[in-house]
Amino acid sequence: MIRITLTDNSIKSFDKPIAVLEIAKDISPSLAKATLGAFVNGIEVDATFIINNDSNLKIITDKDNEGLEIIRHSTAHLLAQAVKELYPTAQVTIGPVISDGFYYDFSYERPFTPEDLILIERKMQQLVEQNLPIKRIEITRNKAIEYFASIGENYKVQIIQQIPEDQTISLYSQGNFTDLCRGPHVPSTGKLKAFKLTKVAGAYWRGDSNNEMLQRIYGTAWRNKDELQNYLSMLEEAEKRDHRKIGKQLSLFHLQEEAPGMVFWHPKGWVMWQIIEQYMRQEIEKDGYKEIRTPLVVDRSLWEKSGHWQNYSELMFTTHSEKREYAIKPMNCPCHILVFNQGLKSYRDLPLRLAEFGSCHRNEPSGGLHGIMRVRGFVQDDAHIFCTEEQMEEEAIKFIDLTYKIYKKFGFEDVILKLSTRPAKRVGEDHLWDLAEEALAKALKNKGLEYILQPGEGAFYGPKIEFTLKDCLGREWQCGTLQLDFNLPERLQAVYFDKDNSKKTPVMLHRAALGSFERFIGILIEHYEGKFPLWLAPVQLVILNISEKQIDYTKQFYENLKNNGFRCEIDLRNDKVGYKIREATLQKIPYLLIVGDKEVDTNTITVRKRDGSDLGQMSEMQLNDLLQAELNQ
RNA sequence: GCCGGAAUAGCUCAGCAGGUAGAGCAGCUGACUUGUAAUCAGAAGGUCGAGGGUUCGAUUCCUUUUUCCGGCACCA
Repeated sequence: MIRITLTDNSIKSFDKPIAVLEIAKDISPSLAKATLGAFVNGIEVDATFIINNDSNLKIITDKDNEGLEIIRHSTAHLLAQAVKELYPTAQVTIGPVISDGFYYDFSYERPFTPEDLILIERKMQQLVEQNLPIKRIEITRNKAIEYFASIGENYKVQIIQQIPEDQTISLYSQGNFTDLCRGPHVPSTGKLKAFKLTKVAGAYWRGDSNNEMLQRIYGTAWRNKDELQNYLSMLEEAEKRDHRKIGKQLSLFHLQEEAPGMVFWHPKGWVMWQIIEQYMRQEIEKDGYKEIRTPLVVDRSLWEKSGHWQNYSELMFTTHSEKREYAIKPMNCPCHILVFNQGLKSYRDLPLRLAEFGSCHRNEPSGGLHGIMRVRGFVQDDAHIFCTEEQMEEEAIKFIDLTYKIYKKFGFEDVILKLSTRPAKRVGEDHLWDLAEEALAKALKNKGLEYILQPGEGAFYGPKIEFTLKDCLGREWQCGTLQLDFNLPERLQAVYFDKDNSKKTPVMLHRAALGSFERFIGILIEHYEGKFPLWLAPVQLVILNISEKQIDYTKQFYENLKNNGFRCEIDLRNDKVGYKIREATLQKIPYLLIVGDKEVDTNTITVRKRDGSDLGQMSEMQLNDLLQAELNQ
């Protein structure tokens, strides 16, 4: 007798070993139909898995996240099967689930084209219609290697050779196609109803750029057609928020061939920049930072001392003059240490927080550039905190607080935190690493923040916390950073005198909240879809006359608003008001002020918001109050 | 940097089989004096990213190159 305990704690008994799917049938035919897999005693298995002993059972359907993952993983296999049928000489490699879908990497004699994608997708549909059963087989390593070697799947052979000896090797077969896989998978191809291949791209085998480049096909898969459609519509919507597109539409900035990866800021974009910079300046001053300014072009000897010349040279722009070689600074830290080193420093001077809106240039690989998010010339809201080992944690907490406050002001509540710890290649004593990693972890825990631990991902000179925001397409961009540095202060001989008059090397914290102005503004554009809050909007108000008769009144009103400190534009063009409203709305200006005879007679203006809502007529005073209230929120 | 794709008027885009280019919007000129997301008319605007080649002839085909786009790698 086998007793199966279900999730509601009810127990079903069977007199012989039984498959999950049979149990589901026993519960209800509709459940059986929806069954994609199961957890048996907490272990994820196929629907065809046969239970031999008393067990706990949780059936996975497409309602569960695991169910969706199974669908996506099985769709990746379906893709591989279709590719093998259409292009038998292609070799399969790996095909994992990713957010919203899956990909599969193939080795093939030529890249796949968008036309191939159409054919492959059609073939996938056919295989779905055939509703092929998907079967699991467990075999020995040697047999598996023998099998894949015999059909020329060399990558699979490599993969199996790296699976630990004690792990069972499982294969999944559907039709003529057999793939190495841990599973689980849907019981048959007919369960895959809503998928679409999205793009082809090159990708390195095992993610190493020294290896062969494979052909990667990306796809998305969902529970049903509606979900798929929603996802595709969401992508379309997201595209409209693209900062490159909006930046052009609102004339905030442009990029051009003559200066790849460097931004030409237009008047409106630069207004935003200045607003942000001034806000940041005000915030860091409150937090005890001292703002400084250091040179952009610095002699090679400094970069040799700092180690950048040896380790970072590919990324540095260099120049020379009168037999001397210079580098355009890729970062501000060495210069900040030079400022620290001026005059003697006492422990009483610490923590010393030196801040700079520092213009940096890095010769990033051409393929990595992306709009204003990843550029070669950028300005960091940079600062370096020189402190003692004991002060690290408190400074970390202070910075986390500051960063969250700033993000909140800009409307970001959703921040991904990552803590990266010591890599294999590193400098600094282990006890210092212990101390530093603990300081950062404690700071995060102290604030009650969730974070992703990235072991071994720290810089060679110290651990770090990264603050990551997402763009409209779900791509993650690191903005803020907090890095401890045990290396540079020592290399550049930064010292302070401690209580006992001994010379000590300070710990240095690199930190930036926005990261770079360029990236942060890019994210702001996408976050707000160009509809910036009043305090950030480059143009806050536009005042429109209806006909020539109101020109004088309109001009006067405009002057008054400007004198009151509002960023206001005036549109006196001889066009219909509907036309002017359309244009101002497309420019996403928060408030449109309309002046006709009615307003002139009553000494008012009519206020319309960019969302189309009509706030009616109001006096200049009323408008002022309304705007001030919004700015003070 | 690697794989693939793209580059045509200020902007968004046509131009699918080689015969030196089209539209809409914007801009300009004129008319209209307008009440909440596009008034009408007219003229004008491009060595089709750059270099080289094939051809009687290249925006179109080939090649080199630059930049951009999608991934990958990178992001001490």
